[in-house]
Amino acid sequence: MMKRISLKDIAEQVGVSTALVSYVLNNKKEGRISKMVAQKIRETAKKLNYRTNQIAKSLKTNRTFTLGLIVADISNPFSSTLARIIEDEADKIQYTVIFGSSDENAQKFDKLINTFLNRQVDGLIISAPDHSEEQILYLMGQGIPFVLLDRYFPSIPTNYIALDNRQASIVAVDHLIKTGRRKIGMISYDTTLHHLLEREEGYKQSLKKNGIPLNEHWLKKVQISNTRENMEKVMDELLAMDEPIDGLLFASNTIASVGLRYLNTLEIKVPEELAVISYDETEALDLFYSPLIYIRQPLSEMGQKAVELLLKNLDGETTVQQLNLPAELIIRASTIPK
Amino acid sequence: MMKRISLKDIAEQVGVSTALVSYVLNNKKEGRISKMVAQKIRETAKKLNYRTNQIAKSLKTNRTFTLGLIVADISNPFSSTLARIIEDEADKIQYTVIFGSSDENAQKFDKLINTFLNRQVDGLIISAPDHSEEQILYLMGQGIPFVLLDRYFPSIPTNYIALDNRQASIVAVDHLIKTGRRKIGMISYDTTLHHLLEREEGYKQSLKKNGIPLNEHWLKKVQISNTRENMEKVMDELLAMDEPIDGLLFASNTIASVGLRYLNTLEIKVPEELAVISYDETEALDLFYSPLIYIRQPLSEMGQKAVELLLKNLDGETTVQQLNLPAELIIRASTIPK
DNA sequence: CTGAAAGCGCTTACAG
DNA sequence: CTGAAAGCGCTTACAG
Repeated sequence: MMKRISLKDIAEQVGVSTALVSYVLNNKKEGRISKMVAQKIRETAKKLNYRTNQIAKSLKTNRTFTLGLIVADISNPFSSTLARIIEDEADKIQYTVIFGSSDENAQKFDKLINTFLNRQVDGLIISAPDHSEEQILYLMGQGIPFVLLDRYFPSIPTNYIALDNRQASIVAVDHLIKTGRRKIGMISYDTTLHHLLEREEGYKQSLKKNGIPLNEHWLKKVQISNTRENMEKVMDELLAMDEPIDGLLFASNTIASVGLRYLNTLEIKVPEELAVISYDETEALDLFYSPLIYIRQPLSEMGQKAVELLLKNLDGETTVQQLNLPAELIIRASTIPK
Repeated sequence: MMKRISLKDIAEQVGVSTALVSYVLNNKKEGRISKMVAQKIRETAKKLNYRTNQIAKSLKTNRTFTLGLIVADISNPFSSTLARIIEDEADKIQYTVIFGSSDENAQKFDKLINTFLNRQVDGLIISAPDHSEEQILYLMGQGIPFVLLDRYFPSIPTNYIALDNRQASIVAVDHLIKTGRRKIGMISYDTTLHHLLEREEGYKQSLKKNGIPLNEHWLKKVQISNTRENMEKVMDELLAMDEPIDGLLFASNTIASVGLRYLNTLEIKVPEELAVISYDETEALDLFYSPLIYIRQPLSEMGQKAVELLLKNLDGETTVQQLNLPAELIIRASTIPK
C-alpha cells in the first residue's frame, strides 16, 4: 500500500507547521489565518489527495464517531430494516455504524460489547438478548452511553425505545374477537424477554376484558433457537384440540413466517377457518394466499428516536428516557368476519 | 464517563514499565519475562478491568482489524444475508465490520469509500453500483485491499467473487423450455451492471440454443430506483401481448417479490398459465400460492470466499482472483409441464 | 497571524 | 529479564 499523506507532508510542502494545517482543514480559527496561506494549504491537501487519519484524530479527541449496533441477527428483516434506518440517521450526524449479531445469546452479546468498547465506540444501540441484564448493568456502571432498542428490562432504569407491546396485542386480539373469533391461540417464544411477556400479557388481557376465559393450551411457546422444529408441533396441537382455535396471533415475524409456511401445507382455510394476525411485517405476509393482518411497528420512528436519544447522551444528557411507541394494526383480508 | 484504565495505570500499580505490561498482555516475549511479574500484571489488569484501546493500538500498528462492507441496501434480504455471513467470517479472524448502503448510487458509494478509508479500514468488500468504475480504479491505484462481491466489471482486472450468471440463466430458461414453454419473458433492471447483462445474455442464449427466436418485447427492463412503479406496467405488457408469455424469469429477488405480489392480484394461474422462475431465494417465494422455482446463489460460499480472499490480500497476496460460482436451480411446483 | 511542544495510549527496536 | 525512548498522526493550549 502506498504511503498515506499526513498533515506533516502538507506542512512541509507549504512551509508551515502542522498546527496551521490542522486549523485550516478543520476550519478552526477562521479569519485569524491569512487567506493566502489557508488557500495554499487547501490546494496542497487536495493535490496530495490528503485523507484525515481518523484513528489518530480519535486517539487525540477521544471520539470515534462510531456507533455500535447489536441486533439479534442482521439477516433477519426486522433487524436489517432497523439497521438501515439507524445507518441513515447515523450518517446524518457523521457517524459510522459497526454491527454485530448476538443470536439471542448472552455470551455472544457480552463478547460483542467488549469488542465494541475496545474499539472505543462513542455509544451503543442494543437489542438485548435474554438474560443479558448483567452486561446492561455493566454498561450503566461504566457510564457508557447506550440506548436499548426493541427489548428492555423493566428492572433496569435505562434509556430504551420500544413498542407498547401490551397495547399492540390487545388491539390485535380485540380485533379477532370483534370479527367473531372466540378460541384464540397465540404462539410466542419460550423466553423471559420482557417485550414478549408483554405481548402475552396483552393477549390475556384482551381475552379477559372480552369475557373469554383463557384456555391455557391456547398459549404456546417455541424455542428461539429451534423455531422451525417447534412450530409444526405446537400448531398441530392448536389445530387438533377438541375445539380447535379459530384465531391465532403470531408473536414475531419469524414465528409468522414459519407458521404461514406450515399453514400453506394444511387444509385449513385462512381466514375463514382460522383468522391470523402477525407481529411485524415481512414481504411474506403479502404473498400468503390471504394477505395477513399484521401489527406494524413504527420502525422508522424507533430507529430515529434511538439515534436521537443516543446523541443526547453523547452530548452529556443524563436523564433517562423510556419510550413505548404505539403499534398500528394493519387490517386486510385475513380476519373477515365469520 | 469514567476514566479508562491504560497500560500506564497497570504499570504504575505493579511497579514496572508500560513496555513490560504491553509484552505480557500481548503474550510477546513469552518465557523471557519472569512468571511472577507476568502473573502480577495479568491480575492487576483484570482487577482494574483493563481494556485495550484499539484506537491507540491501531495508530501504532497501522492495522484496525476493521473491514468495510458496502452493499446495495442492508435492508434487502440479499444484502443482509451476505452481511451476516461476512460478519461471522470476519469474527473468526478477529475482524469487525462497518457497513454502508450505496442505494445503487455511485455518489453515495464514493462517499462511503471515503468514509471507510478515513477510518483506516484494512480492506473492503464491495457490491459496486452501476457506473462506479472510477472508484474501483481509484482503490486499485491506491493499493487498497478489496474484493468485489456479486457485481464486477469485466474491464477491471481485480478480485471478485460472483455468480456464473450466464450459466444460471441458461439452466433456468432451459428448464422452462424443457417443461413446455416457448414464449418466455424476462424482467431485468435497466442498468449496465455486468452481472445483470450476463443474466440477460444467458436468457437469450438459451432461447437461441433451443431454436426459439427472441421476441424483443419479451425482455423488459425496470428502473432500479423505481421498481415497484415499473413492474405492473411491464407485466401488463408481457401478459397482454397477442401471444402472451407462458414462462417468465425474474432477474432479482426484489423484482420477484414485486412481481409475485402483482401476479397475486391477477387471474393468471401459476404455473399452469405462466411458469415462473426467480433469481435469489426469499421467504416470499415459499408463501406464494405456488412455491416458486428459483436460482439459488451460493451465498455462504460467496461470503466466505470474499473474506478469505480479502484476508489473503491483507497478507500481501497480489495475484488477482476472479470466481464465478455456479448457481443451483431449485425445482419445485411452479413449472410443472403444461 | 503562526509555531513549538505536549500528549492521546499504545508498540517495539534497542540497550543493558 | 526489564526499561527508556521514540513514534504512529493528529489536536490544541499556550506563547509570541
